[in-house]
Amino acid sequence: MNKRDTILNTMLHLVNREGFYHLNMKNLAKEAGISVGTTYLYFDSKEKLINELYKKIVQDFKEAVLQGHGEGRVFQINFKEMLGNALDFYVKNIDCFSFIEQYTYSPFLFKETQDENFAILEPLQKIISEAKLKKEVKNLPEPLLVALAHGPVISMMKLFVAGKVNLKDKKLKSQIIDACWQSVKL
Amino acid sequence: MNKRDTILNTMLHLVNREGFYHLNMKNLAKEAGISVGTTYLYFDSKEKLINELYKKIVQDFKEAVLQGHGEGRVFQINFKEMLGNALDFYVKNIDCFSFIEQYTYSPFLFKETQDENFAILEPLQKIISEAKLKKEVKNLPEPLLVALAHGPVISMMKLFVAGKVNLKDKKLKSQIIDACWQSVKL
Amino acid sequence: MNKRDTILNTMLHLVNREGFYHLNMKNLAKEAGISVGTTYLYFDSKEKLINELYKKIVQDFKEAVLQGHGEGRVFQINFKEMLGNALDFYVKNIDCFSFIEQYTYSPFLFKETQDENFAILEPLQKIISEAKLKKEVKNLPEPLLVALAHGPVISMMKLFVAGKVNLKDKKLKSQIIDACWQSVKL
Amino acid sequence: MNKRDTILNTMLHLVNREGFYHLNMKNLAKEAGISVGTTYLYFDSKEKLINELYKKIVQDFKEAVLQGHGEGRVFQINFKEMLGNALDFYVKNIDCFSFIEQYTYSPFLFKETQDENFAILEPLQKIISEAKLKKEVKNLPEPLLVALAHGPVISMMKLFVAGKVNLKDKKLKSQIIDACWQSVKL
DNA sequence: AATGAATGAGAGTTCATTCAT
DNA sequence: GATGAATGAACTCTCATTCAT
Repeated sequence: MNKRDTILNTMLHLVNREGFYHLNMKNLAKEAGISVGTTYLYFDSKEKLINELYKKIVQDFKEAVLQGHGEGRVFQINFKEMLGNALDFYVKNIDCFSFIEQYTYSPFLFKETQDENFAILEPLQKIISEAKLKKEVKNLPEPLLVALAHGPVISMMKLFVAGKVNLKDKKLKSQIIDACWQSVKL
Repeated sequence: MNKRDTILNTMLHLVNREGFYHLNMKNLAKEAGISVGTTYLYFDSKEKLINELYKKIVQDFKEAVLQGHGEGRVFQINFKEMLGNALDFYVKNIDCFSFIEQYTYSPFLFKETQDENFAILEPLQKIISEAKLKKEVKNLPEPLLVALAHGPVISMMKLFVAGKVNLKDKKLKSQIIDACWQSVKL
Repeated sequence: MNKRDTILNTMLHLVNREGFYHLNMKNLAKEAGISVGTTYLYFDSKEKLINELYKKIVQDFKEAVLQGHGEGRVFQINFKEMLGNALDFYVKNIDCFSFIEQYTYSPFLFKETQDENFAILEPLQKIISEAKLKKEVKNLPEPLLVALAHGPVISMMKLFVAGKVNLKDKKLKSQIIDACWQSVKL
Repeated sequence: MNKRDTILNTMLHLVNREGFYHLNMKNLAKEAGISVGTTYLYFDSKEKLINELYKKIVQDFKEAVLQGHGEGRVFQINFKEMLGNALDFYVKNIDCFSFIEQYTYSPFLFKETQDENFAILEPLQKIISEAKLKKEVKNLPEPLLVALAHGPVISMMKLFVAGKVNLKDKKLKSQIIDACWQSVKL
C-alpha cells in the first residue's frame, strides 16, 4: 500500500480507537510506522487529512451502495439492494461507519460545506425522489421518506457497534430491510 | 439560577456553538461570567463537567418524554405521545439534541459506561418491550422496533438542525409520528 | 519590575546575546524566570513581542534624544545636543542599539510599516528640516544632511560594539559630534 | 553559470526577498532549479553556504572598490573614486548591500571572526591610514575618519533601498561624495 | 467562596540534513 | 553527480488545572 493510503487507514483506525479528541499527529505517525514529518509530505494539515479521509470514505460508501444498481429496474429491487449494500458496507467497515458519524457531529472541524454531512444520503435521496414522482412510494415529504429508510439502519448500526445486536445475522439484516421497505412503500 | 447550573448551561451552549474541540475552560468561564477557578469549585474536571451535563440532559429528556404518560393506556397513545414528546423536546432544545449526538459519537471522553449512549432510549425500549410481550407490535426483534421508531426521528432532527426541514410544522410532525407508528404497529 | 517589562528586557538581552535567529520562546521564558505560558499572557505572539519591544526602544530613544532640547535656541546647540544625546543613549544602552540595527535589517519580521525603520531619525530630520528652511545648514538635500549627521554616529557605534573604539572617552565623543557638525554647517 | 554559483546567487536573491528568517533550503533548491540534496554536494551546511556567500560578496565589493585605483595618485582622487565605486557597486547590486547589512547585524550565524564585519572597510581604512600618516586628512582618530566617509554612504543607501532617495541621480551621487570628502579633508 | 495569573506538558507544524536510489 | 522522500528534534503556541490571594 502506498504511504498516503497507509496514513489515511491509520487515521481511520485511530479515530475510532481513541476518538478525534485524543488523536494526535505523533501517535498517528507512530502507529503508521513513519515519522511525523512524513505525514506532512502527504497532507498539509491534520484538518486537511481528516477532511480527505472523510471524502474518501463517502466515495467508497457511494460506490458500494450503488453496486448492482440498475436504472430501469423496479423500485423495490433497487431500494432493497441499496439498503442491503449500505448495511453490508457499514458492517464490513465499522470504522468507516463510526468515522462518518463522528465527523458528521463534529463542529470539531471546519468542513468545507455543511452539506458534506448529507453526502452519503445522496444515492438514496435520488431513487426515492424518482419513486416519488412515479408515485411508487408513500405520499410523504421526501426527507421523511429518506429518514424512514435510513434512520433505522443507522440506529441498528449504533447498536451493532455497541455489541447489542448482531448484524452479521442474515435474518436480522433482511428483517431490517423489509421493515424499512414497509415504511416507505405504498 | 445557581452557579452550578449556569456553568452547565453555558457549557451546553458553547459545545454547540463551537464544538467539543474548540471548547476551552477559559471561554466557558468568560461566557458564564465567572472565573476559571470557580468552575473547579463546582466540577472536578472538564471531563466530569461534560459527563455531568450529559446526565442532566438525559434526565431532562426522560422527564419530558414521559410527560403525560399513563401506565394503563393503549399502547398506541403512549407510543405516539412519547415520540411527540421527544420531538418537541429536541425541537425546543436543539442544543440538547446536538449535544447528545456529539457526546454519543465521541470516544472523545472516557464515559463511565458504554451504555450511557443508550440511556435516552430506555423509556421507548420499556414501552416497546411491554407491547412486544402483549403482541401489540410487529413480531420483530425489540432493538429493531426501537430503531424503527427512533431512527427516523433522529434523522429528521439532523435535517432540521441543518435547516433542511421545518419540524415546527405540525403537519410534518404528525406525519413523522404516524409513519413511525405504521412501522411498528401490527 | 512588572512581568511585562521583565519579558521585554529579557528579550532585548537575549536578542543581542544570541541573535534573532537563535532566539526561542523557551529560552526567553527560562531566562526571564517564568514559564512559556506566562509569556503569552502578556504578548500575543513572538512577533508581536518583538514589535512591541522595538516600539518601546524607539520611544525611549526619542525621549532621550530630545532631552534638554529647546525650541527657540540656536540650531548648532540643538544639533550637537541631539547628537550627543543619541550617542549617550546608544553607549548606555548598547543592547538597544544592536536591537534597532538588527530589527531594521530584518525582513525577518513582518513590520507594520516600512517607515518604522526610519522612526529614530525623525527628531533629527525635524531640526535639520527647519534649519534648512532658515538656510542655517549646507545647501544639500535634506536626506543627505541627515545621513551626514547620523551615518558616522552609527558607524562609530558599530566599531564601539566590536570593541574597536572607546565611545566612553569624552574627547572622542566631542570629536565625533564636532565632525558631524562641520559636515552639515554652512 | 556553474551550479555552485547558481546556488550562491539564488541564496543572495532569496535572502533579500524573504529575509534570513524565512529562508529555507527547500525553497532555495526550488528557486535554483536543483534538488535539496544537490545543495549539500556543494556546501556542507546552510550556515557555511551563507558564510561563503558573504565572503564572495566582500571580495566582489573589494574588487569593485579598487577599480581604477592608482597607488601613487593624489589622495583626493583615490578617495573620491573609491567612494564612487562603492556607491556604484551598492546601487548596481542592492541585493549585496542588503545582504551585507543583514549579515553584519546577525549574531544570526556563527561567524568565523567578528572582524569579518569590517572586511568591507579595509580598502578605505588603508588609504585613510596612509593619508593620515602623510597628514593629508583631518587630525582625527582613524576610525572616525573612516566613519565620516563610510557612514553617510550607508545611510544614503538605506534610504535608497527604502525608495526615499534616488542614488541613480548623478548629481546626488557627487554631492554625497563631495560632502564626505569635505568631512575628512584637511 | 471566588479569583485569575501562572504553570508546563503537549499539541500541530517546520526544516536542515541524510541516504537509498 | 543528482535526487527528493524521509527523518525527528525543535519550534511556537494552547489550555486544563492549580493556588496564593
